[in-house]
Amino acid sequence: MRIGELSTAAEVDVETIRYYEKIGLMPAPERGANGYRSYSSKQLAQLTFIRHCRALDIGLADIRRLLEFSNHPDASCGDINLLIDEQLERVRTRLENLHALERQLQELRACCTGNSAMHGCGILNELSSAPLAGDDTQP
Amino acid sequence: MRIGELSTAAEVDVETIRYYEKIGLMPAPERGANGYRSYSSKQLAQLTFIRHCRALDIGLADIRRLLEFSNHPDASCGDINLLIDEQLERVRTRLENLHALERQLQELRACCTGNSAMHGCGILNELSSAPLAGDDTQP
DNA sequence: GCACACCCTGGAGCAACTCCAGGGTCAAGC
DNA sequence: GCTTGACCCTGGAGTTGCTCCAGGGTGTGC
Repeated sequence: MRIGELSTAAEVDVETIRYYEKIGLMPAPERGANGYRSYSSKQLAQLTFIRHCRALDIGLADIRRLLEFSNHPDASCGDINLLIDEQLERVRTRLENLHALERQLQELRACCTGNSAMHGCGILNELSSAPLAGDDTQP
Repeated sequence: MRIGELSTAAEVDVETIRYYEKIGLMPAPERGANGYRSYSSKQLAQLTFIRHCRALDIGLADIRRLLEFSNHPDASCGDINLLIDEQLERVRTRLENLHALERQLQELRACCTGNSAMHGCGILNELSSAPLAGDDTQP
């Protein structure tokens, strides 16, 4: 399988596949006589695994760990649970921050009636002076 | 005011202030005889404005636009509303994606009972094979 | 006179790609 | 035989918004 076919099959961009190889997340594949990369179905499975992880916004470093885990099938899977739990925690923290952000933006949006000239714009005034209620987030 | 004082007053890191100057988001300040940057209270106000925008996760390019708007106080503020609305829309989209992500991670976490050896780990199996329900997000 | 906090510059590094220039390869169609 | 166009290759730069670092100068208190 050439890189374009792999790309289609795994739904991962060609450039991204080469990038994964460069950083060592995917092993370097065999090469044909013309220098083209040649992939096996095992590598397709691995790339699909990576895509599923990325869809869950798992970082490349953590994916690397997961791939190592799957090469030691006899170890306990407590570490995997931990990794997923940490990911879940990160996602929840971001959710909270984003909810706060949404509230603040709504509040800000309500400052402007929409037709005043800019020197009276409530939004600019608000951004210039006091922070909005609950402005203690790191989004 | 030297850069350290400005940093404390505006609650923005010294390195970040210099970065804002480098990319032209903050104007280059006056310099003392020793070459140290010297800031006015007007620049403190501007930096505070920028920090408030960043707390709302507004991008630097959009902040640049907002700063330009505030230099043309007689124009209509419809563009500002638009910018805030767009930001709100981005935040809401991200919220939706993150909610989907949370659901998927919870589902995934439930695949593992916590004590099986790794070759039977539901999480790895799940990540290897079919995508989880609703795996069509771009987080 | 010395320690230590503060300031300066220029450049590298982070995540996770994405894009580009400049070139090689291969199959189909004329 | 030749061209066209799709695909492949490499190495490097750009993206966003910082953050850190080396290697040096300045200022203040004891």
